[in-house]
Amino acid sequence: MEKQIYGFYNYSMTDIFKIKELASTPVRVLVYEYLNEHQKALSLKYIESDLYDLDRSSIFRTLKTFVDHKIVHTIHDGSGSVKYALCQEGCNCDPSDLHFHFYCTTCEATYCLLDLPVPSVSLPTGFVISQANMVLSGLCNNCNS
Amino acid sequence: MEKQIYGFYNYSMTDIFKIKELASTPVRVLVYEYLNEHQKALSLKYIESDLYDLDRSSIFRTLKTFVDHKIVHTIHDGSGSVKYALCQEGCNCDPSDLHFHFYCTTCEATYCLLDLPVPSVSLPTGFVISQANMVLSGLCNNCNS
DNA sequence: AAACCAATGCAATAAAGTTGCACCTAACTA
DNA sequence: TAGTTAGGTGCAACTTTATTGCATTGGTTT
Ligand SMILES: [Mn+2]
Ligand SMILES: [Mn+2]
Ligand SMILES: [Zn+2]
Ligand SMILES: [Zn+2]
Repeated sequence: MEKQIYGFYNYSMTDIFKIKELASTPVRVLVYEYLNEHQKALSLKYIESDLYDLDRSSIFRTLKTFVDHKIVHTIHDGSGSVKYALCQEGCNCDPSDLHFHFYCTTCEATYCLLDLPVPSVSLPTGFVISQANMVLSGLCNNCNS
Repeated sequence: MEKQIYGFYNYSMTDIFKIKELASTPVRVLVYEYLNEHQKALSLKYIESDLYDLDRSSIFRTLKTFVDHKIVHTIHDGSGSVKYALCQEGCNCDPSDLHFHFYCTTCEATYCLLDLPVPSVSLPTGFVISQANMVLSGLCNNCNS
């Protein structure tokens, strides 16, 4: 149980919290495990509806904390609500760590396209990049038939 | 006046409305000219604050109509509000027509990087792309000094 | 045990987006 | 031309999402 392998990481959840210098708390454990089970980018509303015994603001602040500690990254897919997904091992949330996402306009799922890294682009003079939000949208494989 | 060259187009605004099969109305004219003057992606709130004699919902519906008629495209830059920018001549709002954007986290301006087209990526089997929202963020040339 | 501090739940609020409806206006019809 | 119609606009209400204040809880430190 304690040594179970979690998500994208070769570490247990407990180890990850230690590495990211974050106290392990009931809400954090539940939210982390929930994200880990789904392996997709999920909205606060979606998480809240499943973890209904937790308060929305607690989940919200937990996600914010996860973002601050680079345990999850956010995706703005145009659906109207922010999606959250677990980072991969070694992710520092720099553009070079990030990847494209795919938003299905039918089932509204948002996927991390882990094997599609953000390309390094040459920006106009004076522009300095620190973040990236790459979203393709259309039909996912489940909805395309 | 009537023959003035507007924005990205080699056509007058009146011509564009005809091409896009859209009636020319007072609000549409003002919103179009406003977007055209700024050559940037702007939020509803921002437009509203300048065109203060127009109603928010009228501007909102006008922008929606412009999007439907492919006169403007939307950008979700993570700022919390949708940005709108004029399309270029010949734009059909397909991914191949679209380009990267840059959101400055300091001045909150969103730029169309017209010379950075969306690359064609190979998606997993079964995924069909229809839209793209590419946003880099950081410091713009004005704020970087 | 007392003090402390972060986490949590609850409730209120802010911010953005959206809609119903009445009125207006300009184009069309008779 | 007068009447009719359809779409555009303004106003106000409302929905959804995001965010914050504050009191309470619960574990850790002194
Ligand atoms: Mn991702
Ligand atoms: Mn653009
Ligand atoms: Zn789908
Ligand atoms: Zn700037």
